[in-house]
Amino acid sequence: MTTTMKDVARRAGVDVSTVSLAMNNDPRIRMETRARILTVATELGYRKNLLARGLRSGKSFTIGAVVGSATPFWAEALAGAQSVLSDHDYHLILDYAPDAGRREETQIEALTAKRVDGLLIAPPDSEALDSDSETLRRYRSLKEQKVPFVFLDRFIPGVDADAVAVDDFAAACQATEYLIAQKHRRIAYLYPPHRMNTAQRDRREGYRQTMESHGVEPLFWATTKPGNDRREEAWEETRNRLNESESSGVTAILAATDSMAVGVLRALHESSVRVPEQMALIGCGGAAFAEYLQPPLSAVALPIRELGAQAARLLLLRIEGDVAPPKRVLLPTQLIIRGSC
Amino acid sequence: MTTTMKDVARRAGVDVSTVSLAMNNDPRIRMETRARILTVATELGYRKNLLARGLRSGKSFTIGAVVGSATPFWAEALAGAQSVLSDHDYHLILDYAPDAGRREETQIEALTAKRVDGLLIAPPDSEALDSDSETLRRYRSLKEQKVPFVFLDRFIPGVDADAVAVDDFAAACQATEYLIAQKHRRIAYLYPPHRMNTAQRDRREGYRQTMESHGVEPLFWATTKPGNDRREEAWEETRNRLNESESSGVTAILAATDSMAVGVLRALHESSVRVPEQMALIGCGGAAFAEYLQPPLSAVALPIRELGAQAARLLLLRIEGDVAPPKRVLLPTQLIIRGSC
DNA sequence: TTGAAAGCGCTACCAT
DNA sequence: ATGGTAGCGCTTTCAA
Repeated sequence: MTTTMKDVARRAGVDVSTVSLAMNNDPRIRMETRARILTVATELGYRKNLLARGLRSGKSFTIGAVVGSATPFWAEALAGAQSVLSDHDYHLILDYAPDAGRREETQIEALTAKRVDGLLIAPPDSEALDSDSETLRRYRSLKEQKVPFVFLDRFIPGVDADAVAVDDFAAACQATEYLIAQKHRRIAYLYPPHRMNTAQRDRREGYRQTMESHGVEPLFWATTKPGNDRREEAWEETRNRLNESESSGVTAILAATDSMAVGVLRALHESSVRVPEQMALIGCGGAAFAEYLQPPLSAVALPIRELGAQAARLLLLRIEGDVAPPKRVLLPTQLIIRGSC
Repeated sequence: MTTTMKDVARRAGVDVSTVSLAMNNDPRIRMETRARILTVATELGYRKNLLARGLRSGKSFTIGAVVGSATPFWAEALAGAQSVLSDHDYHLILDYAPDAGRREETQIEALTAKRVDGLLIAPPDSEALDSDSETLRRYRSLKEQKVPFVFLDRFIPGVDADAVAVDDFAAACQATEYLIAQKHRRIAYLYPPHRMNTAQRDRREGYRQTMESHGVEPLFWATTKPGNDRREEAWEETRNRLNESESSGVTAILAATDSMAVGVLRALHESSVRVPEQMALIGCGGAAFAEYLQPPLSAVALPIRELGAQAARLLLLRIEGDVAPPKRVLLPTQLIIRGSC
């Protein structure tokens, strides 16, 4: 058996309620008494039971996080969230949600069963979230059950909830503006058309609007074949495009993600297209390795860590009872010019 | 108020104990009765309370994970663990443990207070873990409290516990053997000497022994200045080494990590040293982007996902009561030759 | 096959 | 300033 408050109480010659108060630093307990209780507790190796506390107080000090996969992106975002949460004595329960292999008792339900105090959710990438979809219904049900949650980096149009996202629209604008200012006209936008989320859509839209506002025609390079990863898709697509006559005259490529830019770089290198002389390139993301590519990759850096941190802060506010209407926070991005353009 | 078993019981005209049994698919309950209970439960929107169950049954179905930081490495390892755990209805509580900012009530203690059923632990990098260190004491205390735990990728020499690690020794051997077979003789090993863990030590040792067994003298390139990250350290160090007369004649570099290889590549490029013609290069890790570097980076691939998965399996066994003496599992690595050597 | 009752370890209310 | 006590929602004997 593990030691309980009862054991401590008996040994210290006080009541369990006194032990409880002492443990929580309640000012009503005399310093002297508390000291004695604390001593006894250490002697007995007492460890408080947060399950019991949670059951009794209706608060678990645990947050559930549901993200798609274990990418560096999410790792960093969750690290940002965790650093904020741990400052407030909350823990993070992780739940990767690969689209395939969905179980009967779904992940969110399992998390709420553990009585998490709130959820951080990155909705799955999907264009086809019809209004009666399973996913949608689940988010709505969360709202009804009054479980606080915040969308991470993307959101579901039909669900009115807090969301923290990188300003993807502005990110694409910044990059496009820069390329145009550099006198580029034929600027291609390389992106993955399948399973697009709001983030990807915003980027594409930022590119499109910026191009059009300058009277330049957008040039969309949507990847055609899904590959093993974004790098591979971008690599293949770029190779194909370089051989098309339609692509002649393209002097700059804006890639929807850092990973894609890496694939582009490889294709360009293999075709002996010099960067930046013959082709300028900008990525999106701000991955640390970008600086170390050949040439160093220019990119729009996204404040990923801050994304998680802000979402956590917003969630904590909700948990503390904030009832303001749902917020949608957009985090500013930063264009970092390196050797690739 | 949330709906409880009591509510369901009343509405279904049965006792709570019956509801409990029905919910857990106990064969003693008649199919018909269970069906009715389940219907009522859905009607009422009943959600089981895992805190209560945990308190009562002494099992939380939650595993704590303590790792150093949010690197892609750990993200992938934890994804591997999570996929195994979720198959067994366990959840993972995440806890990054940056060496700095250690709190009074330390992370492991907080996790055990939540009554996790076990722990996955990546001990901090440190050569100076004297036998009476705080960390060491904590692991010993875990053993005493009979909290099952498994070390991830590294371990503490003084603590006899389960550990799953990549075979770092063999990894370095493979790479070194290959370079020697390619007729390289002056092969430098670039590594970070500070805060070394068992993984890093094993790699260095694998390199050393392989070199010596072939009668070739090891050439250690320990980084001198700590930089912002491994890439930067490696970059700087390589630059300096290339200018030293002592380094003349070096024809191959084995980098302790993929990140370091990236830094090396940059330094070589800037010094116009051609890879692999003038300098061969191999990294350690198997990061996905390695293939996309210029030239594509040869590397020893480490089964990181499997690392997490195996650790999770081992931990589950312990939780189920396995009392065999502590195991130390080593996962095989694979040398992948690409353009850099 | 189902019901009754005890209790997991804690908090919070009401006494004293 | 401290003690007594009633649950939080569930599982788990033991009875019926």
